[in-house]
Amino acid sequence: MKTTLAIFRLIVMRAIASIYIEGITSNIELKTTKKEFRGHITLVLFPLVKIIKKPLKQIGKEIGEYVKKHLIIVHSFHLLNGFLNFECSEEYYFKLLKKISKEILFLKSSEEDSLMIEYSSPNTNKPLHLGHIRNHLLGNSISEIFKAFGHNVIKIQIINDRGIHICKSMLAWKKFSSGETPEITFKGDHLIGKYYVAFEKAYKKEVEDLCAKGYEKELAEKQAPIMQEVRKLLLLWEKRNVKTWYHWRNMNSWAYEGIEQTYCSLGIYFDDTQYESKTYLLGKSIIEDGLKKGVFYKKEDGSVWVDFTNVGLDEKLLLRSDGTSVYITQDLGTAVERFELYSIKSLIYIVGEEQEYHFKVLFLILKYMRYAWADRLFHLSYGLVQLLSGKMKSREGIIIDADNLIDEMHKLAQFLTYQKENTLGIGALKYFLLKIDTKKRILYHTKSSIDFNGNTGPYIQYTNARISSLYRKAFTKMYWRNSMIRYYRYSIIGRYEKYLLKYMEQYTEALLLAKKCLIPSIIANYAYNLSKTFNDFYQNVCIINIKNKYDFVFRLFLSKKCGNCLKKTMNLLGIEMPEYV
RNA sequence: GGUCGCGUAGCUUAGUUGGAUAGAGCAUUUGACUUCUAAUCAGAAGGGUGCUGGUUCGACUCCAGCCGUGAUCACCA
Repeated sequence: MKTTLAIFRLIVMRAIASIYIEGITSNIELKTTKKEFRGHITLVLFPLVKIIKKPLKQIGKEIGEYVKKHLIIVHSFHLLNGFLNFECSEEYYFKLLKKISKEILFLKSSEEDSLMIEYSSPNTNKPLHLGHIRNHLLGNSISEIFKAFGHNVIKIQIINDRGIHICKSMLAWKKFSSGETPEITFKGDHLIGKYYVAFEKAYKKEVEDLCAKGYEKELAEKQAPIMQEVRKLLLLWEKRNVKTWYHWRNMNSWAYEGIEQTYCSLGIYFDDTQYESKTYLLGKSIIEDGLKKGVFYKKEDGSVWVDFTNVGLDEKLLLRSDGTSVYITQDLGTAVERFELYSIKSLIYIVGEEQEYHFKVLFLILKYMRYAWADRLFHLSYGLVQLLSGKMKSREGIIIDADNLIDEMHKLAQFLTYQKENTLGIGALKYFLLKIDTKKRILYHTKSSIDFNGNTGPYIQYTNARISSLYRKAFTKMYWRNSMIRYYRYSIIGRYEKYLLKYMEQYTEALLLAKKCLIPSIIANYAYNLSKTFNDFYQNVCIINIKNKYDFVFRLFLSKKCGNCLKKTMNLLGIEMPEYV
């Protein structure tokens, strides 16, 4: 079924061909009429004046008349400031409502390609914070958007469970904890985070002491006893020392449990999980392959590099002189492995903007290596979440902790309502993070809490609860029966109903744009504007407290579909919509 | 210094193939709950889009140059 815009495009093309010249396609600018003007579809006439070379008013009148004559859904047209606005008939709106409920809200799932989306890379040495939440929500939402179009999406996370930072909290726990283990009141990830901070504190003190003894800062940082000790621990780990691994596994299990709980309260899950401890050695064979192909080169000390100076980038190290791998080595290996193991067509990485350069280089290397899928790799980069004081610093404990924030939102929501479920608090938090354009950074003001009024998640949730309430009440009305739905076409449609229908019609467009640009905020804004349009209608038009049964049925049916639409869009953001508020 | 983002009312922001009077929310202010959930609605006040040029019938949007701001350019991850 064609969209209204497509139908108009066709008829306008015919009009121009029949009245003026044939073959005009690119200068036909059609759009949905803005709310402040009368009409449903608008044709912008300026681009046509140039080609047709006749007065604007004449063109408008002639095209308008042709369209009105040949398109039955057009009721009238009028010309304003070079814009030709078409108004549609009542019959059209009845059909539109039917089309929305049967087609538009159910996207045709013609897309079947599989794709993988990587998001959330938690470290097992600290709890999650607000920055992670942004990552989770973006990843989850992008996944849901692709699913809505019928794609098979594999959500994957890779856990950073090894390395010097993990050893730091392990060592600090050994030294300072006297055997403390996670209790019900103190989550495992928080416990580990506490010792990570303790390590950094102790380390800082040692460095200061050494500096006081006359050491240069750089030397002091290397010589600090605790740092030397943690290096030894890392070596032990790499040699798979039994005791170290036992300790490592044990502490990681605390972290997993804690992180899992946070995921759960956010409604985040994954189809698959990778562990860096298992993938960190991948990629070395690719380096050899690249050397053979002459894409990489070896320096005298044995280190391997790739030279991108000819494309405006730098030289990049791929393998250390001692033969050990770096970050990008494993990423090369992981990417190749993913395309080998899963039958995916493309891969999207949801990672902060600070790694843009990394991914640029990564993708370029894979392209030079002639992997067929190299041009179907995407990095969705997003702006950092910052505090007024600057970046969050895990090692100093200056973070907005995810669990605390979720808890705070819950309390705030409970203060305002009496709901036990945390749908409103979580909804407010999720919407707060998702409504902002992906590439913009978010400044989090610790003093002002996240809003529940205006352009917020709860506003939209509230709108839906109102709609649910209408529907519940409708059944208590004497004359309401489900079979009455067919009467809706005898209603008289007012301007509020038309606004609503017009906006609902744009559902597919909003989703397509969000998918194309990988920007969930487009969906968030759509949901908000739809809510606003509905509330406008709700406050100005009686829906069920009316005598006319035709209007009653039409307005109720319209409200219901609007609720469906709201639910669908908000679910794409991972936000639940309660029936009661 | 090079590269890549961002800069729209006091604050948070929308404006995605260039198109009508730059659209919202918060805060400020006036009004609306014996009527379908007032976390709502109606209204007022508050921007001319960082600056300067250019292209165009038309620029927040494109181009150039500045200014401010952030990220990045490790044998760290």
